[in-house]
Amino acid sequence: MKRVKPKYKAIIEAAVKVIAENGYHASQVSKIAQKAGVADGTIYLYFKNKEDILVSVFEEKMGQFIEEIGTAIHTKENADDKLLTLINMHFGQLAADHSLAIVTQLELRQSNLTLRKQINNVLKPYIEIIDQIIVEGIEEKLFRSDLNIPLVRQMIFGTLDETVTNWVMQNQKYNLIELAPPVHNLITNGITHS
Amino acid sequence: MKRVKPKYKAIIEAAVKVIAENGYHASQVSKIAQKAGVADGTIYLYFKNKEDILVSVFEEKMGQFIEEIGTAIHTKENADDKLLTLINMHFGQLAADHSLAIVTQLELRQSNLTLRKQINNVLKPYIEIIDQIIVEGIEEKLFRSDLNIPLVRQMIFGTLDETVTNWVMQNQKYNLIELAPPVHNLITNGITHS
Amino acid sequence: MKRVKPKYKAIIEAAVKVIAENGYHASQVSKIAQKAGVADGTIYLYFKNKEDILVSVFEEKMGQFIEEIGTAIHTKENADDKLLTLINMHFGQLAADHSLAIVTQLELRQSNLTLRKQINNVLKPYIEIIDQIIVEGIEEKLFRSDLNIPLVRQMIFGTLDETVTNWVMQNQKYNLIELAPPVHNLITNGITHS
Amino acid sequence: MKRVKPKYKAIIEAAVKVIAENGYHASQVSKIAQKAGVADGTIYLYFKNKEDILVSVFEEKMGQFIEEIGTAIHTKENADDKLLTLINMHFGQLAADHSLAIVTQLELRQSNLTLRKQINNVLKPYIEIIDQIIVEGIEEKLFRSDLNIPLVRQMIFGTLDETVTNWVMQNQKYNLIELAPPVHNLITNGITHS
DNA sequence: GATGAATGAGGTTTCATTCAT
DNA sequence: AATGAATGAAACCTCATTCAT
Repeated sequence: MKRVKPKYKAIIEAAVKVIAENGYHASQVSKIAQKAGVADGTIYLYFKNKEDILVSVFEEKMGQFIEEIGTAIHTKENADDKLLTLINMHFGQLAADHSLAIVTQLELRQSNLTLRKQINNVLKPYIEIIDQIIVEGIEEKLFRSDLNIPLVRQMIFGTLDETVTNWVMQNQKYNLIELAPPVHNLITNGITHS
Repeated sequence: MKRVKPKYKAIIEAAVKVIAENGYHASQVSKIAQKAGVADGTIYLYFKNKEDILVSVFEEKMGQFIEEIGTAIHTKENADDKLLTLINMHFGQLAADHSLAIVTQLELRQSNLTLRKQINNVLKPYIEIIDQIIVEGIEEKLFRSDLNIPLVRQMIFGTLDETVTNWVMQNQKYNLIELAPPVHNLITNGITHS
Repeated sequence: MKRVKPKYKAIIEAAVKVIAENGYHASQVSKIAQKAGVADGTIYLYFKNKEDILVSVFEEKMGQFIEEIGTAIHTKENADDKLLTLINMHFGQLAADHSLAIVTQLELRQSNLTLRKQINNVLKPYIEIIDQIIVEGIEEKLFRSDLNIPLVRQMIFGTLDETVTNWVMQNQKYNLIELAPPVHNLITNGITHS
Repeated sequence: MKRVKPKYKAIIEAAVKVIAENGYHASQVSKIAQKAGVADGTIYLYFKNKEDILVSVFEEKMGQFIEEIGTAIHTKENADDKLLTLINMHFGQLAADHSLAIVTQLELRQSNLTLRKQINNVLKPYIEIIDQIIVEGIEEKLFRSDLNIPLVRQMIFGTLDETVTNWVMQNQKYNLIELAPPVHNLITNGITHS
């Protein structure tokens, strides 16, 4: 409904840009309004308050992010392929949108706990996708049957997240996508000599 | 050295408690001063500004944290033992000090980028310890020789960090230390059926 | 006349209800519009601005209030009867319409001076009625000939107003109308032992 | 305690002047601070919030106002003298401080209900003084024994208040104090021919 | 060294009013 | 006549930092 209104979209896009350019704490509502080409008050026709803008940014962007990943792995035949695809998509989408990468990896983490918990909620479907891959891998006997699923999920997510954050903090000066295969290899085979 | 002055220590300890109790954004300088039993102005005799308090908190606490880990792995004979010890120490120290765990995993991350970069600096010796273990493991032919060291380090750190953060966000309701062996196993062997 | 248009009346009635229910400062134009079942913009087809709504509320309601009093005293033979009737009507009409009592005694007084002066204008006919009764009473030799008419009028109006305001602020928990005879007695005879 | 601090007094005095000059709604905290010669933030060292300034203004000024009246009537021998003295003092003090008269009669009444109720609390001692005079007058057989005390008090207060308000709204262009004797006469003897 | 009273910049949100449809 | 989406001005309060004592 409200998602199709052009001003809603414009404000979301403006917020991402303003936060990426100015940093979380210097992103005043008036700055977002100006970038979106609307009056300050117009923001409040579409969002309850400033926090609602930020949650919505995350919902919109991560919703799409997760959906793309879900669609991509859908076509893959086995858990291992799916995992590689997920890593490729995770890195690929953030590498393709530098502003978004800065916002999700650095800026939005400066928010207070309330907001962070709402953000975690948005990530739940992603968690479920990862868990699903792990379960499937076990069923296919590709992955070990003794895996502690939440722990594996935390390893996978923690590794991807830390890898992307490092890349962003080093000003994205190397190719993130190329890291997908070695990361996948690490996760599947570990670091030990076989 | 300013470090031996009793008020310096008192302010550091007060800051940890205040942040753990009230959260990052509700931790005003005056609250820290009160908890430390000094006047607001006295803070500025020992610290350049508020950010300097927080960096110092991290330096003091993480300095000790890293030192303990360094000492512990020093006695271990091979890279694999060292890695397991590092994980045990990482989890063990944070599990032993709940306030510190909350402050490092949740609260201090709400700080701005400048502070976060300084915090990263404090972590450099930890990074080097991890890197050293990896190099050693390769030399000992325990770990694969084709490892991309920064990537492996990001996997290790990302996994540990994500695991601890999850534990804190779930109110530390399970035993973190027990997770050290399976986490170590995941890192070394990966998730694939051997 | 704009007064016969149904939406004009609807907006006036909505305003009284909204102010009585929400208080003066929480009575936004949009709330009045909603209660009246019209669009916000429609308000401005019938009223110059928000102040004009409030003045009109007072004009309509107090106009009728004053008219009723005027009619009632018209049939009375002497000034003393007229005064008692006026008090009875003053108390009676406000006791009969609780919303109106709240609005006139409490809420509309929170308005700014400009509005209050316009409201005073609306009260002029009431002032004249009171003055007329006093003059008549003097002519009839019922009232003393040395009376300072504006002062007497202020005593009468001040007494009635304060009495009603007290009754409203105590949540109208006693019978206001019963106070008419003793108030009349006080005004006519004073407090001194005769 | 805090009442002797010079800045506290300065802020109170500044608030009266600013409200009298600019009106209640145009009296921003920054304007009061400027007139008091302090920084905006200093206000909040002495007052909880803006409302607290206004309540304190009333407390300070009316506290003194009431105290002066109490002292003055203390020396009078009978209730009638006391009543005349009360009226003289009531009119006299407001006539002597035009800013205060504007603030109490016009501006402070624009405040919201919460504040108005706190203001009413401050007036309680005044109510009690009036009631005490009435009781005394009855005991001395100067006043009638059938008086409804709250009603008489409302008549007295309502009459005085309305008289002062009229005087303020007509820009204080006549002598208010001269009205004390005729007002006293009206209250004691009523308007009827004896 | 220690104090703590004083400073003052900075930003979210509301709501009366307009005007294109 | 009627709508309602859009406007944008305006102000309270917090809190890191200073400096006279």
